[in-house]
Amino acid sequence: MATPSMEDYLERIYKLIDEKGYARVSDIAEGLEVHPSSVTKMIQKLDKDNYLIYEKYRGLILTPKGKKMGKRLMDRHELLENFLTTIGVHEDNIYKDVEGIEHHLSWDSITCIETLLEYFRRDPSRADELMNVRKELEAEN
Amino acid sequence: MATPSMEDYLERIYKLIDEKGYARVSDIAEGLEVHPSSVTKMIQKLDKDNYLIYEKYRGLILTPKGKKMGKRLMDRHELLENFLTTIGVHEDNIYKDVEGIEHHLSWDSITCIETLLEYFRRDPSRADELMNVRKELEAEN
DNA sequence: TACTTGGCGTAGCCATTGCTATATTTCCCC
DNA sequence: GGGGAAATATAGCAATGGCTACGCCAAGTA
Ligand SMILES: [Mn+2]
Ligand SMILES: [Mn+2]
Ligand SMILES: [Mn+2]
Ligand SMILES: [Mn+2]
Repeated sequence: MATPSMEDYLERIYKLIDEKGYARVSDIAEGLEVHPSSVTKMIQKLDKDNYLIYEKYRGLILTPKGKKMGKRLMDRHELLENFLTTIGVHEDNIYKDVEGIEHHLSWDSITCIETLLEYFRRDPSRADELMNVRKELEAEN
Repeated sequence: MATPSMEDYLERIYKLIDEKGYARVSDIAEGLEVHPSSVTKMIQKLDKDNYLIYEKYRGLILTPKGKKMGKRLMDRHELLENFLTTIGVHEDNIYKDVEGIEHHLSWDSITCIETLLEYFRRDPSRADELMNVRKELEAEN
């Protein structure tokens, strides 16, 4: 089982490869706001656990296991960002909150949040009504 | 700033005192599924950080700071359980998921989830419609 | 081809939070 | 009041995941 930190690295690596074609230690470090030495250490662990194949100083590629997991993690992250956006959380808080909670939700919960999002997508007036509730609650104080 | 673990202990202690009038090491340990020695250690840290006043072998009381925080933590936990219940997450998953995510949501997000819950409470047919979306999505597979 | 330099790797440290093993205290019962 | 069990405390270890300091590699330039 992957730890939260391992998930963060895998997600980042998947995204970098997806967008730029490769994932370098320094890019991973910058994205996760950690030092390069921390990245090296974690990459070695992810290699040991067969999420990727790593060649010192040269580069890395994701194994099928790593690709599958990486994609799931990226999708999960995006779903949760959409969710928080939909219920009206301020932009500035979204990324940090998602970074934290994404590792702690069962796939059951993820599916239910997906459904909730679809519920609001199918009829945009529902989101309007939600914002009305918000305004009423704010007016009470 | 309290760590996730510190929050778990504080929440538990607050709840025990709220329900039984006192919080003993063994009760805290049982509730959090950790060993008593871990509880002793954490209580000493919470004392040092002025969340509670601890007398070895005798007992503890929450400071005003600890009470205020404890109540907020308990309320937050309950809110999140209600939220997952409302969107249809299976009972068996709720406690564990909440235990994980509760420490990683900004108060902005918490407020928005509160609003969402109020939205569903005000018109129960909304929850019915959510369940209809769920059934439709399930039928697609 | 040799030097330089930026990127990367390693070693060793620290904080956190759990554990086990063992010591100490308290409390209850005789 | 004393003995023993249950509760609690302490010591020391381990895993995780950061960090700093420093050493190494290799791509590019002179
Ligand atoms: Mn994350
Ligand atoms: Mn993420
Ligand atoms: Mn928790
Ligand atoms: Mn909780």
